[in-house]
Amino acid sequence: MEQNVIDASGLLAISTRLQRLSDQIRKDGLLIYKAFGIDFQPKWFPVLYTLYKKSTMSVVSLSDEIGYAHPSTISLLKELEKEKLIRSKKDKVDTRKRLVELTEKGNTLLSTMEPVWEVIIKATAEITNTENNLMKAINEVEASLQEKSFLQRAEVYIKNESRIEF
Amino acid sequence: MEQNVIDASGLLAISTRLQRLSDQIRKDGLLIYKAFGIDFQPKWFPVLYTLYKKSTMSVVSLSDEIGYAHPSTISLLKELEKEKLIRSKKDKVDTRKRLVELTEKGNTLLSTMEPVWEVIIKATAEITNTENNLMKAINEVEASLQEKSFLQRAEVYIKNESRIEF
DNA sequence: GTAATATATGTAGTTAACTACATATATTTG
DNA sequence: CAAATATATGTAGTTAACTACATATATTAC
Repeated sequence: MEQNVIDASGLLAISTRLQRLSDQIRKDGLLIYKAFGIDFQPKWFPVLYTLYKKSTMSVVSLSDEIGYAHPSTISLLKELEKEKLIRSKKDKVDTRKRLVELTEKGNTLLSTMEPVWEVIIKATAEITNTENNLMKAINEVEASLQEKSFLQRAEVYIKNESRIEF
Repeated sequence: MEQNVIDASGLLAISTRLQRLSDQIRKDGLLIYKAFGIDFQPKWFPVLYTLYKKSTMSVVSLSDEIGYAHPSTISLLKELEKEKLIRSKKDKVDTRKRLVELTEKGNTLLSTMEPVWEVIIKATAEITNTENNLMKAINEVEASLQEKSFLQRAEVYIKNESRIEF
C-alpha cells in the first residue's frame, strides 16, 4: 500500500523546505555553469532567457513575464548592464518606457549556453522525475493558489473553529 | 493521455520558482496567524516546534535537526530570546554548549497554537494534495539529491558532450 | 601532558528576493 | 483641455537565509 501520510510539521514548515531546496539547486546550478567555464549566474536566467526569446521588452512587461516584482528586475538589469549583456533605449511612442534587449555579447553568451541548458535540463529532470514530479507539483500548487488563496481556504476552517471573531 | 511534457525553461528556472512559491506561502502563513490574533512569524516555526517536542537542545544540534546553518539558528534564537519565548543556559558537562529551551511564555504560545496549526495543515494539505503532491515531491527530490548530487548527475552528461576538458 | 585536531558558538558581511514610497509621463473623464 | 487617475520606472530599506572567519573549549594522539 502506498505511503500516504505526510508529517504535519512538514506541512507547517513547507515554505522553509521550499526555500532550502531552492538555495541548494541554485548553488548546484552555479557549479554546473562553472564546470563549463561559463560566467553566468542562475538568477540571471529568467531575464536573459525571456529577452532571448522575445528580443525587446519594457521593464514592467519583463517583470510580469518572469513573475518578479519590478524592483527585482531593475536590479538584475543593472547587473546585466554592467556585464554588457543587455542594453536599453527609450520607447519613442511611450517615453515612460525603457525598452531592454540583449547586446551582441548577450546573444552570443545565450547561444553558447544552449548545450549547458540541455545538461541542466537532463539533470533536473532526473532529480525531479520521481513519483511526485516537483515541477508539475509547483505548477499545480500555483494553479490552486490562483483559484483560491491559502488564506481564503484557511478561513473556511477558521469559521468552523468558531472561537474567533471577525 | 497524461500531459507529461514540462517546459524546459521551467526546469532551468526551478530554483526561482521554488523561491517564489516559498515567499508566497510564508506571507499567507503570516496572515493566518494574524487572523487568529497570534503574534507569530512562520520562520520561527522550525526552532520553536523542535524545542516544543524535544524540550532542551544545544545550538548546533538544533540547527542540524531543522536543517539550518547554525548562524541562521543563532539569529532566530536572538529574536526569540527578545520575545521571551526561549531562554538558554550553559551545559555544565560541556561548557562550550549553550542549551536552549522554551520559556513558560513560549510553551503557552505553542500550545495555544495547536488549533491554528490544524487549520494551516488542512489548508496546506488542500493546496498541495494535487496529482503531484508537493510535499512528497520535495521529500523525493531531497532524497534523490542526497543519493547523487545535481552536479554529479550533470557531470555524466557533460562527459558525454565531450567538448570540455576536466 | 602537551600539541594537534575537532567541535560549539558567535560575528560580520552577502545575497536575492521583497515592500513602500517617490516621480514622471500617459490616459481618461467631466 | 484641465484635473484626476493610472501606469512605468526608480530608490531606499527590509528580510531570511547564507558563507567565511574568529574564538573558546574539548578530545585525541603522541
